[in-house]
Amino acid sequence: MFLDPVSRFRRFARASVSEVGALDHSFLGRGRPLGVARVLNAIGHGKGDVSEIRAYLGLDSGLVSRMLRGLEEEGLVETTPDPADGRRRIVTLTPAGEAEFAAYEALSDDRARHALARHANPEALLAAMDLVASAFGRDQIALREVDPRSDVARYCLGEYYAELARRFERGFDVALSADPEAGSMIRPRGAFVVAFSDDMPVGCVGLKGTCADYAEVKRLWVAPAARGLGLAWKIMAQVEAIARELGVPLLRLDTNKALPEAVAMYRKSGWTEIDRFNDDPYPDFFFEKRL
Amino acid sequence: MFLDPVSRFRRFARASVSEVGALDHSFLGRGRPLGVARVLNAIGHGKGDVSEIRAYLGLDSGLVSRMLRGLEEEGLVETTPDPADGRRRIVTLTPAGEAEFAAYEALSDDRARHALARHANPEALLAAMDLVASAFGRDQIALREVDPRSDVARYCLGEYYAELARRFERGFDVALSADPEAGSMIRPRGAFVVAFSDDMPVGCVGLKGTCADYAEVKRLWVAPAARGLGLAWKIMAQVEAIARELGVPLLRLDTNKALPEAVAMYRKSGWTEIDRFNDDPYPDFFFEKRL
DNA sequence: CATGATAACTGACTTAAGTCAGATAAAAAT
DNA sequence: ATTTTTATCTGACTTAAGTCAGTTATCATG
Repeated sequence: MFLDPVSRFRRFARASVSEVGALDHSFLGRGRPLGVARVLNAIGHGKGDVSEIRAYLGLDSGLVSRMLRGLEEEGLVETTPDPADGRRRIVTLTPAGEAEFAAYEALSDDRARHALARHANPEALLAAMDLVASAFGRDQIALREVDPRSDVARYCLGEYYAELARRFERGFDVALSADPEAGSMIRPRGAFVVAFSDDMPVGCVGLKGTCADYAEVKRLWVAPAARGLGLAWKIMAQVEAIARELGVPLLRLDTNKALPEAVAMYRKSGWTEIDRFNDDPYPDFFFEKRL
Repeated sequence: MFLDPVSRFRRFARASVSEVGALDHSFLGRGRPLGVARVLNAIGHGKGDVSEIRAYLGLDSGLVSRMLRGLEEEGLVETTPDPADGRRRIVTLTPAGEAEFAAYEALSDDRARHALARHANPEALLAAMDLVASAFGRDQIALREVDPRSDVARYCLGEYYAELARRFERGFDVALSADPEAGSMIRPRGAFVVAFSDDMPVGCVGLKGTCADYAEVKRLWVAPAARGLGLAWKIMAQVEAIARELGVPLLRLDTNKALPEAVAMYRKSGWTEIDRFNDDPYPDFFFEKRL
């Protein structure tokens, strides 16, 4: 039938192949084989030495070597031995190489802009693309600790608050809630973890240490694009590991009945429901977990 | 920034490239170069003669010829002259070729099933994929007249009714509405048009001819995945063209205030609002357009 | 029926991409 | 201090993919 899941998936694959193939083809317009263009782009995107390029593009060592010699002859890249390890070679773009890389970037950017401009609702298209990209890249999602006052952290918290405002019956106002002061979410008292999928933040959680008895898990958020991938479990496992590392004996958290997925997950992952332990106006449920 | 539209688009492109590349790679497992495998697949998907294959895959005539000779030697395909045009050659799969094609299909299907099975909400992932695929394939959307009693037509109408039920304040019950009898949406009295994107139905409209004075436009629907592509305009232009062809002097339609995009589109495309011309309980607005 | 156009084919070629077996030099392990 | 491992490079090769000029048979058209 025209609607079974496999057909729909494969329709998507076909459409993407031709779109992606068209991008490759546009790269050929700069008179350089695709393989060489890809190496140049890898360097431009910060792949700093030969083995990194090789790993990133999955190419044979000899092949990369030869392509680098070619780019050197064109005057686009320079290689110098790594001072820390004389076997390795560090590859950098010359000014001419930067210009060439910028030209390739411009091609990709134009293509993206053009495709988006044709759609009457680009935000809907981008949301769909985010979802697909997150699903494809699910195994590459990386958790990193960041400063809770950094731009990424503030972005995640903003999205989290906006989601609460949408889902809580009477909305959500950060000022009324116990806003974790940033200092309590920085080591050694606590931590703030952000999940990145290919540099895009797709989730976060805060570990707030305020007293010796316990620490609190706050601001668990998963971007709509990354839901269904088990990311919340992964983030929670990480925050528990950090808490153990910091010597926290007990974790507590509160949550709201408007977030049933979260409540269900806590119940299923070893948290036990307890009595109210704060006077925050929003939460309906309170949990703790001994480490 | 990590969130500007171009970065998001390109993140999607990167993720799709590796996913699509992995599919190509899995094809290599059957000991045949990718180009040859693609030719075999083209034949399996109904590309019946050499020029069709060539056009579909965008390949050189000599190259396709050679690959076909190879497949013939393997005993996977047979070519016979086209009885209607002796220059053309018709290519068919032998039983062994069918088996080989099925094996490739199974690889793609497995891959799709596997990717979908990993997601906790496959329907959300598929909806996103449908949206992206429709946007990429927007220029290939084809309008075809079908029998309003056919499976595709019934599918479209079902989706249309479900959408009305969601959007109308008091729901929607087909039985209460003037359900166009199929006969009035078949030539010469009327027509039923379905929009296909790569074999998936993404929109429809009915032209219902019941009297000599005018015909009615009914059941205009665009799938959520295909919204933002200007498809409604295209469908309406087509239905008007068909009406002219049938010698209809005047078109009428009714619509509901819960569908403001539709109302806005009618106003912007030459329709004039008129008084109620039927006693259907649902519509709030009535339009006509002289041809 | 002569002429030109078209579809498929063949042979001779080029380029891109990848593989593989050493060579070399530096680092790490014993 | 010697051996082993690792990172990169070179040269010699293979395969895949594509290009192009020219051939043959058939079709379409005046």
